[in-house]
Amino acid sequence: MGEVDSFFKSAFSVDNVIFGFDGGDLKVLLIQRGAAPFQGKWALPGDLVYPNEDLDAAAERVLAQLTGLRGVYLEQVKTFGAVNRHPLGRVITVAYFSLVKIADFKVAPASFAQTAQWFSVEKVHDLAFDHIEILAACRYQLQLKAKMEPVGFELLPPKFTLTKLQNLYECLLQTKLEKRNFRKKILSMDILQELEEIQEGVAHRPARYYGFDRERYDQYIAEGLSFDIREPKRQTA
Amino acid sequence: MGEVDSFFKSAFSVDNVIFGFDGGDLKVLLIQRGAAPFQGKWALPGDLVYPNEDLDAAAERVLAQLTGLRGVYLEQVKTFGAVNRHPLGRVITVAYFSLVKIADFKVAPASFAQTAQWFSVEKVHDLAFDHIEILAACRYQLQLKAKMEPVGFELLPPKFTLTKLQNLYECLLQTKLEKRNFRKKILSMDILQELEEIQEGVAHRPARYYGFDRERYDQYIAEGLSFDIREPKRQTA
DNA sequence: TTTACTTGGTGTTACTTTTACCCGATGTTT
DNA sequence: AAACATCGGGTAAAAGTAACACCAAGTAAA
Repeated sequence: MGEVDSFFKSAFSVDNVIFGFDGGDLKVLLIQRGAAPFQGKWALPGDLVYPNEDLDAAAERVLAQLTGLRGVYLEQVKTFGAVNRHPLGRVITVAYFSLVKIADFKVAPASFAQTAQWFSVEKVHDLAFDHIEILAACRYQLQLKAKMEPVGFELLPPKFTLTKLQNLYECLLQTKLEKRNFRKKILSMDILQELEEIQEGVAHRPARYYGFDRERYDQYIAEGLSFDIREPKRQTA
Repeated sequence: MGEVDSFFKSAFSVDNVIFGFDGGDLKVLLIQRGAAPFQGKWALPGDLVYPNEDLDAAAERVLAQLTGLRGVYLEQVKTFGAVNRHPLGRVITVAYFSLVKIADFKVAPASFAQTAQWFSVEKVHDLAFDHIEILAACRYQLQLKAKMEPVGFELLPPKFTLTKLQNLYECLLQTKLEKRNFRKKILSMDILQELEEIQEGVAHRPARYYGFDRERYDQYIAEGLSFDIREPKRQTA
């Protein structure tokens, strides 16, 4: 057995990059580590995978423990397995990202994380372990995905204005988009539902609210068309 | 220790989907298992990751053991970790795919695999473990990647005709492409080198050979342009 | 040597999509 | 009522994509 045993002296974990959008910036939810190693440092929420737990289930559990949310968008991204990435032993970690609506929950004050807090993704530069690398991979994957599938709506409240939607995509794609062209494109897909409600209490002409209509989207796809928002080839100078 | 120990009763492996192209079909290199479980069944080449071995290194090792090749295109795709995916214990596996030129090697006759053989990807329906699922994920990822980056050339010999290149992309994208438009598009990128050599011994007008020119490609990218071969929206009826 | 056969290789046109661009409308605040 | 701020829409020019047909160059067979 001895030989084989050494293969079983390793553990795996999941780390979950939880993205949110506050209307201006793309945010990521980080926790402050309460124990060694990297005590006091900010890190991605994550945990070891239980022996009888599927990977996806572990990622969902981490998310639920921190936010109380279930059934939100979750996607596996990449596995990080450098020999020395964890100081205490061989731990490979499977990175996931999830997309949540920031308003849907308050960060659990008394969970396994002493402190949890939203950070603007661009302002995060230093994290425990190799988490900065994990964050970058998930950020990139999100960007890819956002161009091809309507995952953006997972980050928005059920009712949003077209300007907010555009702001979101500008964050996700890291580029400016031209207002009229963006509206034309998104409306031409006919996957949004125009709501009766309009903005209130703003010091200017109030905007109409829209909602994402999953049924219409499915129909759009069934017609062989595809969701496709991309950065313009030539930017406006 | 007992509690923590149970987290270390697991192992990880890599599985490598090795793709090749024979001019007509997209192929995958499979091995026939010599030991239980799934003895005699065809499977993806893979192995447990050594305790002090990085994940990528393990994938490279598996490839080298089977083919003798080093330094070929290799990409991590996804990790499979269902609790019962391996009958002998908890083993999660990290799936990779690699792209090789079939002519570059003979399948090693005396490696850890008793038998190894190329199969047309479409004809593979039944594999050991969850390998069919892994194959599908890698196939899909390859298709995605082939549209956005010039990975196709990894599957072709250094000299190829435009028709062969088109055949390859038709396989990868699983669609027919229009000859003149395909040539126009690929040539307009100016990333191919037109060689002096032309076909010999064919019973028709001989075609010119081309080679992929990495330098020109880098320059193309540096200009802010991007490789982009995609399936047409409306197929020719 | 002529003819048939097979694949190689190219240019133009119609159409669709994308880009770039501006101003009146509608509300609030002072 | 005037100033302000965002909403929301159409059009023209440019680029890109799709569709299409024929001659060229070689071999093989009659």
